Amino acid sequence: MKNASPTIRDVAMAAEVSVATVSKYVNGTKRFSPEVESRLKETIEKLGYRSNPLARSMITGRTRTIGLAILDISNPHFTNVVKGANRVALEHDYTLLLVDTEENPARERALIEALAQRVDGLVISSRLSEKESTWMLELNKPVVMLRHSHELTIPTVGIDNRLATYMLARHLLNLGHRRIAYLGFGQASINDERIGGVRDCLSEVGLSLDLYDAHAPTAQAGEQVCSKVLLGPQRPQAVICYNDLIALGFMKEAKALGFRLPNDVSVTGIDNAPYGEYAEPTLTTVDTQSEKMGELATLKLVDALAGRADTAHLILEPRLIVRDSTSVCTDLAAGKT
Amino acid sequence: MKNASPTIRDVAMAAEVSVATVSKYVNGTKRFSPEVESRLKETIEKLGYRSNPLARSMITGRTRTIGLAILDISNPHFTNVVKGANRVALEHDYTLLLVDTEENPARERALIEALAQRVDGLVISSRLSEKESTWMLELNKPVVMLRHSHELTIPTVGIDNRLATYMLARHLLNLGHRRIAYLGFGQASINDERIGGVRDCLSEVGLSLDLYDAHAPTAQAGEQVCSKVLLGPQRPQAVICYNDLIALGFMKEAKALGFRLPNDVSVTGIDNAPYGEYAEPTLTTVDTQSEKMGELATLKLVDALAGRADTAHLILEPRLIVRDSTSVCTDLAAGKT
DNA sequence: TTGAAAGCGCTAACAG
DNA sequence: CTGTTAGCGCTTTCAA
Repeated sequence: MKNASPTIRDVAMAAEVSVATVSKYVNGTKRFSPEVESRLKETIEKLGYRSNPLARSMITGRTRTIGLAILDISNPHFTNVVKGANRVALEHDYTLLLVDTEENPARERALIEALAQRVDGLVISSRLSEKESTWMLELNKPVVMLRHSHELTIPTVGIDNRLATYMLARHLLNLGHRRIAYLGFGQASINDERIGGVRDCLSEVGLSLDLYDAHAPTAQAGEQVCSKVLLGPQRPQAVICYNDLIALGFMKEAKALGFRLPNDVSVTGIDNAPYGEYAEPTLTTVDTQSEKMGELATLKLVDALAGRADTAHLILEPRLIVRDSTSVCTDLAAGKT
Repeated sequence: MKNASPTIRDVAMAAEVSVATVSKYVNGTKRFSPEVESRLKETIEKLGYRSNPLARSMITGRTRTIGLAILDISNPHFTNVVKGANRVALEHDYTLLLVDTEENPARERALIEALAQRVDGLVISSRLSEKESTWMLELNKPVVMLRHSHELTIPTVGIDNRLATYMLARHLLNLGHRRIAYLGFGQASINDERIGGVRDCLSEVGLSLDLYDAHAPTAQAGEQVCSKVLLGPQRPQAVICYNDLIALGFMKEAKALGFRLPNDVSVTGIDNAPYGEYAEPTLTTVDTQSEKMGELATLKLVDALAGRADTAHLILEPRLIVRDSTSVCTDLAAGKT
C-alpha cells in the first residue's frame, strides 16, 4: 500500500542523515556536500516524499493561505474579484480559501471567524456596516476590506462610488434627461454613497431624485421591480441601477412591457459586468474594476504578510462606459423640455 | 497585547484541569461533572479560546477542507460549479480551497498536487485527457472529477454531452435546418463527445456536419471566429456552439456583420449561462446543470470522506431550453428546401 | 469522570 | 556542513 506517505524520518533513515538535514535541504536553507545532496535528492525521489505543510505551518505559524470572503460568487463583480485575487495569490505562492456567504449577513461573522483560524490573512467583502465590523479587528490577522471606508483602521480597496454615480448622472443630464430615477439595493452599505453621487449631480441643476429599491442585487430583482418604476405615476426618463445585473433584468422586463430601449427610457448599470456588452441594447455602465480590486486587495494583504504594512485606503477610479442603453432624451427631441 | 491566542494549556491551567479534559470537552467527546463543565465553559469564554485547527488536523489527519480545481472562474459554468460546491461544503462543515488553473493545462498537475496536500479530498475539472490524468490516482486522496468518464477508476459527475448536442441538432432539424455547423473548442476533452452527438443526429437523416473551432471558450473567441463561419463559401443555416459564451460572442458579431438573428442564422449555446436570457435574441441552449454538478460532486466527495464510498459515475440529464435564437429555417419557408 | 504521557511531522536553535 | 534536542498545540491511549 502506498497509503502511508513517507515522513521526514523515513527520508532521514534511508539517506542516513538526520531529520534536520533533510528539513534544511527541503527548505533550501543551506548548502550541502555534493554526496549528501545527491543522496537526499535520490532518496526523496525514490520515496516520493513531500513535506507535510500542516506540520510546517504549525511551527512557522504561516499557512500560505489567504481567506477570501465574498457575498455571492454568481455576481459578476465577485467573480472578477475572485479572478484577480486568485491570480495574485498564485503568483505569490498562496492559495485561496474561499467562503461565499450567500448574501446572508447573519452568517458572515461565524463564517469569517472560522475562516480566519485557517489562514494567514483575509480579504473580506461584507454587508455589515463599519460599526458592525469591529470584531474583525480582533481576528489578530491582517485583513483587507473591499470597500471604501474611513472609520475603521482596517485597510481597504474600493472604488469611488459617489464619483461613479455622479458620472452616470452627468452623462444622463448631458443627454437631456431630467426625470432621473435611482434603482438601488438598500442592503448594500455602499448604496447610500451611490445615491449621494446622483443627488450631488442633480442638485447642481436643481433637480430631485426618485428612489426605488430592488430586494436583491440580481437580474431577477431588476425584473420584478421594473413595472413599479415604469408604470408608476411619474415615469422616469432615465434609470440608474445599483449594478449591471439589476439593469439587465430591468431592461428585459421593460422590453417585455413594450418599452423601446433606449428611446422610451435610458438605463445604466454599474460594474461593467462582461455580459452588458452582449445585451440588447448594450449596457451603458461604469467600470468599477472588480478584477483589479481583487488583485490589489490581495497584493496589499501579501505585502502586509511580508511585513510591508500599508494601511492606506486605496480608492480606484471609476470609468464611464457609454453603450447603447442610454440616448438623447426623446421628450427633449420632441420639444416637451 | 491580545496577539498570542490562548492555547489549550492556558485553558487547562486557568480552569485547573488537565489539557486532556479540555480537549474532550471542546470536542464534546465525553460528559463531565457539572462543576468541571461550568468551569470550563466559563474559562473558555473568558479567555476567548478557540482550538487551533492546524494542530488538530495534524493528529486526526483531516483538515475539513475540500480542494476545488477549476479552469476559469469567469466562465459561468464554473462559477455555478463553485456556487454548488460551496453550498454543500458549508452544509457539511467543510471549507473550499480553490484553485483556478486559468485554462493552462501545463500548470494543472503542479497546482493540483500542491492542493492535494492541504485538503481531505478534491473535486477536479481538468483539460487533461484521461490518460494524462493517471497521476491523480497517486494523490492518495479521494477525488471526484467533473466529466463524463469511464476509463479511470476515479468517480465522476458529468452530463451526457452526446445527448446534449443530439438534442440541439434534433431541434434544429425539426425547424427545417439542413446546413448545420458546429463551432467547437478543440482543447476541451468533451468537445469530441459534443461533435459526436451532432453527427449521430445528422447522420440519421444523411446530413454531414461542418466543423469550426474557437480558440478559447469565451465570448471574445466567438466574436473572432464569426466572420469565418458566416462569410465563408458555405454559410450554415444554424450554428451549434460549444458553450453559451462562444454563442453570445458569435451572435454579437453576427449582428454587427448585418445578419438578422434568428432569421438569417439560428444559433445555440450549451450550459444555460444566466445571461443567455438577457441577450437579444435570447439564447436557445441546453441546461447542463452546472450548479447541480458542483453540488453532487462535492456531496459524492463528502460521502467518500465519511467512508460511504461510491465509485459510480453520475451522469446528469441535459435539458433543452428553447428561446429566440433559433427559429424555422427561412430557406425552407421560402420554398428553397 | 479525570489526568499523565506519548507523540503527529516538522522546524529552529544550538552544538559539534 | 551536519546532528541533537526541544517543542508547535493538540488528540489519544491507558491508568487512576
